[in-house]
Amino acid sequence: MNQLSFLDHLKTPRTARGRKTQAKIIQAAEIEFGERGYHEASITSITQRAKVALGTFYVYFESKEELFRALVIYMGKLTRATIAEKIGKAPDRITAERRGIEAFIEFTRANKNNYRIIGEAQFVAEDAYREYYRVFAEAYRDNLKMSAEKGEIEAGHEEERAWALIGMNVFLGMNYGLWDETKSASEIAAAVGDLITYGLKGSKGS
Amino acid sequence: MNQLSFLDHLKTPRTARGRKTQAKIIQAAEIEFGERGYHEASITSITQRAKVALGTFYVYFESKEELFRALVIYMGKLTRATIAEKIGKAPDRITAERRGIEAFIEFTRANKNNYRIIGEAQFVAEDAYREYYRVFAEAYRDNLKMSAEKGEIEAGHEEERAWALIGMNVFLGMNYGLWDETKSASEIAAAVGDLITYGLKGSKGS
Amino acid sequence: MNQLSFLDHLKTPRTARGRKTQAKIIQAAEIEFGERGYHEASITSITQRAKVALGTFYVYFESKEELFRALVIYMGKLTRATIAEKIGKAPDRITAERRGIEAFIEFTRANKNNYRIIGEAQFVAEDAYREYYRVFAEAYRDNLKMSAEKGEIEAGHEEERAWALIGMNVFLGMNYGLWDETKSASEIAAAVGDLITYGLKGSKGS
Amino acid sequence: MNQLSFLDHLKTPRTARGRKTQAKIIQAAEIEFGERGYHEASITSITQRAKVALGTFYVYFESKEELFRALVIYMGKLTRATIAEKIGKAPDRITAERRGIEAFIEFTRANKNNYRIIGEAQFVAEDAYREYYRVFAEAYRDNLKMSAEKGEIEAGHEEERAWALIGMNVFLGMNYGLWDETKSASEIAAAVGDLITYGLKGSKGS
DNA sequence: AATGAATGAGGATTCATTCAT
DNA sequence: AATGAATGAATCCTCATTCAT
Repeated sequence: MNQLSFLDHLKTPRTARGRKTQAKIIQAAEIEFGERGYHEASITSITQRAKVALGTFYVYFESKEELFRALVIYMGKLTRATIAEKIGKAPDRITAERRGIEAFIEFTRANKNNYRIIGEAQFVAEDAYREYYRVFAEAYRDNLKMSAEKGEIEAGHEEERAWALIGMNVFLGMNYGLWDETKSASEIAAAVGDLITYGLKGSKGS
Repeated sequence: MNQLSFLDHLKTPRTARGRKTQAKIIQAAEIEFGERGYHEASITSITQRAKVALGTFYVYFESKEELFRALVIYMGKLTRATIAEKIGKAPDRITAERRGIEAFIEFTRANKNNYRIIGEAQFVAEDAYREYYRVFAEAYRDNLKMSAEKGEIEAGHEEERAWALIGMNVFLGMNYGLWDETKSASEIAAAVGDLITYGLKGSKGS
Repeated sequence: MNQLSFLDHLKTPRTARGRKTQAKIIQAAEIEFGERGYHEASITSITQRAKVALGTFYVYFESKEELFRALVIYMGKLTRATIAEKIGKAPDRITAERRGIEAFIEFTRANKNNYRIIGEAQFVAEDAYREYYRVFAEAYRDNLKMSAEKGEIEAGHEEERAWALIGMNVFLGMNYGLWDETKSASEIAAAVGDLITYGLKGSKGS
Repeated sequence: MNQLSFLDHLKTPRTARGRKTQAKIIQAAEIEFGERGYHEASITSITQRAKVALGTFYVYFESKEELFRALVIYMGKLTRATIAEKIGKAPDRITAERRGIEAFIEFTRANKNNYRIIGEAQFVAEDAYREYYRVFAEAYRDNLKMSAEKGEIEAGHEEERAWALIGMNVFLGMNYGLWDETKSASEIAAAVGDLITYGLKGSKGS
């Protein structure tokens, strides 16, 4: 998840000084967008946070929207990477799901700006938002398939299940990551783990 | 779910003509906010859609934001009522869940403006957004508790499960209601019903 | 100083009910203009204070400005009448001046709304403002002439002296009537009485 | 009384071009506020007079009111400086008073916009208005005290006398400076000089 | 590369006044 | 006489973007 991948679609500074300036602006923008939201955020404020002149912004970015888009794409990668790393080599799918939820809630708590930026993308850069979840869902689906092949879980409807499970993660992250921090992430993961594994019927059910 | 409850916090017109005008503006606003989003929406455009003068807007609404908030509150009621009606007297929780998902996807498809308005509320009227989901989650939790008492499902962690299940519904609604309409709502509900009932392990257990 | 003279230039209601309504609006306007100033004052607010419908205003008044003008004229009369009465039959000019200052400060303290309305007239209804002070100055001048004829004071330059003395009164009223109420009106009158009578040189001067 | 002191609370342009632009706006505003009054004045009109774009106004000023306030403060300084210079090293208090009146009337005639701006400040920026006269009154009072110590005038009640004399100046300036220009400033000063020096009783006493 | 001055379209909101009932 | 709904011109202010240096 190096800086380069982040800058893919952006103007490329030719000097070290330029790269540094660009990076300062990006960091400032992440905070500004996260704290104030896309529409309240202003280029003037971003450049002030970055301690550069207003005009400098347009040396490195086409427009406010372009920067926002780049940020969304970057944060998608960051989120997936962080979750993936946390899940790591889970012994099985069930464990992976629990760790995933835990990681998601923790990540949300630690990256509230990230959460807001992704959320707003839905209305500001819809294509980037869809792409963000499309990639997520695809990876999830593939993981489910692999687990099914291993016989760890029942096979079938992997795509729908992927979307359902992503929704679970996101909403648990929203509620317990942003709004209600009284419970630990692992508590939540434990509480919901059973639902994921055995459904509402529970482990003794059937 | 009558008009009156919608107008609770708004100025109450004293004449039939006034009520009609206010209603016209509200309908126009729903379309405008839904199609263009909160920030792109303009009062001028709303009043033009409603075929009233610009100033008329401010006869009935304090501000753009007040109207938006009122719309969010109204839509919360509308959504819950619609889903609840659709679920109706489901014989058991499992059936209720399936019907719920089906209803949610269909409702999203039929009310895309509604979806966008609620979604944007997260960034424009956060308190109204939280309230929207808080009420939802509370009702869901209570339903789960009742079902558990009846022995239909396993007891425990009803709050966490409620949030998880809402997330599932919302994301299935988003993906299959807005982005991918190739499958029918009942297909999706059937596909995911097993997950909800028996978890990833499936009905045959492991 | 009856109501009729106040209403001279206004629409005349035909019924007792009408007269009452008009009076209610006038009273409300006096408070509104006094507290909020001409520009902040709104017809809507005036009619709300008067507990009549917005449209009723225009049954009795041509415009916001007309009402304001009428109020200025009325208050001019009221002020002069009050001061004149207070001065009453002063034994001589010097006593009259002291009583005048005392009365002016007291009147200003008791009628702060009046003060603001007159003051703003300078910029909103300049002609009414000039007329207000023209009448004042003329009366003052005549009084000085009469006193000079009686030998109570030196003759000459009565017009200029009138304006100078009015200015004294107004500024003493402004400072000690509105801004600094720590001293009594009679204290101020006593403090300045010597200046008026004997000038800066004082009574022992030469 | 350089430009800098005027700009104390305002944004300081970093380039010569910026300073020039800001100055153009200030000059245009002085005329606009003076001719049309605070409420009738519009930013659009000010920027048109200054031949700059509308948005340029907000590069240099926070708001319409901030500029107005700055103008009031500046004009206070300007007025005091002008009067003080005119009085110069008057041989004694009595001469100083006459020269002061003359200067005040002439200044009012030559700066009608100034007069209106200060006057309206009473209702638009009351604190700035009070400060304007507070400083004036304090200086006046100190001058009277010094003169009293020198034995030129009677001692006592300097504060009240200061306010009284300011009122005289202002009203003579208003009437003979703005409304009735048939007499010269020195004529007025001469006519009223006796009143200030010896009071209504006149120089021959009674 | 960096700056900061300048732009102007755009939008929310206010409010005196009119009018039909 | 009284009402209150409807109007729309007017105005302040914001801010992404451009440009000359």
